[in-house]
Amino acid sequence: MTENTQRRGRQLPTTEQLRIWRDFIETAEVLKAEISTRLQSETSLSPGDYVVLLALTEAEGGRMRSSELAAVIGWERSRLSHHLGRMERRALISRQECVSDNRGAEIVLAPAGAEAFQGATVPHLRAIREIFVDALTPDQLTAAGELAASLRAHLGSSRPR
Amino acid sequence: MTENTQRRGRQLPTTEQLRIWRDFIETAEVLKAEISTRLQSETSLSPGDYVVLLALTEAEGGRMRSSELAAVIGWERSRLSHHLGRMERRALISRQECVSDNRGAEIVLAPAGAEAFQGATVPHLRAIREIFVDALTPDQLTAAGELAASLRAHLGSSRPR
DNA sequence: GCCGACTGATTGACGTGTCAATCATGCCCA
DNA sequence: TGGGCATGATTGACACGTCAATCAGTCGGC
Repeated sequence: MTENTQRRGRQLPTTEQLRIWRDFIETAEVLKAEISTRLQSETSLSPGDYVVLLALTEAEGGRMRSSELAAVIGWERSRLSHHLGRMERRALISRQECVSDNRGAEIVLAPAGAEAFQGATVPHLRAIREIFVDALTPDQLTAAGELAASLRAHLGSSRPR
Repeated sequence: MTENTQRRGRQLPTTEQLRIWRDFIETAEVLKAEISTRLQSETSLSPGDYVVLLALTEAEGGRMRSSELAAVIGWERSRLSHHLGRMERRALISRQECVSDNRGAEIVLAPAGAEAFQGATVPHLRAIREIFVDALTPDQLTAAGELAASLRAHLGSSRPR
């Protein structure tokens, strides 16, 4: 265990590194769950709903092609399709046929969706501040951003998409 | 909660803080998904399976009361129950009635489960090193641990369990 | 014009997670 | 001692995610 030098294929994580990994990933999960619970109870929107509604709100005319929406928010198309199905049932959005391409669907922000989004944005931002921003010093916040960037960069380089 | 906190509490996060939050939480999700995919493809175990099998492996006699198992790994009981149902179908574990308390169930590590766990531990650790430890400098790794601790502490104080 | 490949989007099957309800057993005490 | 509450565990309903299959419409080349 003390032979910490790099040998051929390199070594497995130490106990301490493993502990940090677990703390890190579990904390992120807890945060996500907490945001999700708060959002849900205060506004009846899930984080997924929020992301979709945000993109639609910022889109020209409150409407967007399904595949474009998927690209903007970085979701797989089938995931989006399932989610839109659930949102459509709740009348948050509606689907319309696309004139320029009969295969395509246009996703339209519905009145109920616009209203729910309006009501959700302040609670959402407040929750982020309370459970994330307020918990960290400015230095830690910066470090968090750099951490995320490093992890993404490394992931991208080792597993090219 | 001090009065100072309460006053500052009226402010919403800045754009930059929001960006960091999103980067942070999305990166954690991507990492989790990546670990999950690798583990699944190399060993046919999910992270959840791994956690359960780890706890059972370390338990006296490879068996544990269901509620104790839930406490050890920090899961809700219903979540565990659902998961054990799926694992039992795959013969990774089995359930036995508990002699000392007829309400209780004892979860027993099955041979297939022990074997799968053995085969999974090195790939699992390697994946953690590759996508997490190797991506960060020693300082960043330390910072990650402190970040997680701060976030947990803050969450615990504002939302006491 | 027509076939075959490509593309946009949906679907079904299934694993995973939460919440609330249920069920049986254990335990306390009036 | 028996009624009632606490406890251990499971279940059902539903939201969310991934993967593979499907389906319909577009487009290029012959």
